[in-house]
Amino acid sequence: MRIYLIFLKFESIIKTMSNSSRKILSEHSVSITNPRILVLEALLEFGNPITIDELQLKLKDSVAKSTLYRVLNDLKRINILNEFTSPDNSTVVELILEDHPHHHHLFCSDCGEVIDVELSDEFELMLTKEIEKIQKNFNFEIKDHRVEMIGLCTEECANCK
Amino acid sequence: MRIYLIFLKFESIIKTMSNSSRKILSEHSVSITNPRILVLEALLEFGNPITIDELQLKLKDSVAKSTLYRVLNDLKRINILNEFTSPDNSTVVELILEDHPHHHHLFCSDCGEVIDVELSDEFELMLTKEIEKIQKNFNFEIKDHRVEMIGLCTEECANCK
DNA sequence: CTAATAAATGAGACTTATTCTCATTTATTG
DNA sequence: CAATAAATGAGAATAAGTCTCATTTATTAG
Repeated sequence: MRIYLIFLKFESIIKTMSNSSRKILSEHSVSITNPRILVLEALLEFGNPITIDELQLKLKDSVAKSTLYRVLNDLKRINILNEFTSPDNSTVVELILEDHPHHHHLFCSDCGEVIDVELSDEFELMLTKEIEKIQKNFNFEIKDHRVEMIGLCTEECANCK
Repeated sequence: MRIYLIFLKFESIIKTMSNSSRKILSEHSVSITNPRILVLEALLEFGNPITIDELQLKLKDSVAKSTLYRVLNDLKRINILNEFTSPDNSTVVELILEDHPHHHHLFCSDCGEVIDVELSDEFELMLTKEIEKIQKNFNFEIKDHRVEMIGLCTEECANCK
């Protein structure tokens, strides 16, 4: 009985993710197809930024490699996917959801994990001021910034030796 | 006469770069070879961070592709070369010279130029404090950080359309 | 200064991530 | 439900970076 309830809960999470995937696609007037739903579901389920390698593993049996890349490009085009390169040179993607505030990234150079971190408002304010100075000094128009922190996720990580 | 003097000056700059290249190599007990000198000279001459593509162009007729990559790996190994990925996904390298202080990068998303920028001491201090907080919250040991600024080098750039 | 040896190089084959092609399948719309 | 445009899968093509191996170069002992 308990197991069954857990299963129901699990099923409903899956259904919810499938629904949000469909919603995301239709909101951006992108046609709703199976590979797109599967990719979005995988990204929603994982929650954190994920390397394309890992994503490919998760979807190996359901989405062709070429389609995966195409879908990722579709999501970038409609501005709901952020792509960047980790310090160990793997390509990492993450969904940009409406409720996802401005944030930065923390990389474990051992296991490759990528974690979203928000920095304090005071810090962001100060960075904005620095950026204004730089803009003037270098005659540059700065549109975006990133703070990357690289280190080791010291404790009890199953993937770090 | 004037031209000749200019030539002499130019020649002496080249000689200086060759000398510093040799010095750099011997200081790190790396054997002094022609490709290594040529790569170091190119990096010293360019001065700014440079994409591997551009570097390859500059050295096309003097250093084999495989050797270029090998030399870059050698320089990374002795910790005098910093490698990172620009927002448009090209690999960028830059020499880390002794007199080169801690700095960050400004990227032009139009022409691809990469510029070194130093941020204020107050800013770096505040970032250090933020990082301490993050370390505690996430049980992470942060070893390094990067601030990347992305924008457009608005004025009179020959390479931007 | 030279010979012996270890290390580095060049050329091109190989690998891997990403994009492209094209025949087939699927979604959308009327 | 049929027509049409768009998306997909499979695998070929491309490009960045690494590897192999025969040849060349740097280093060092004598």
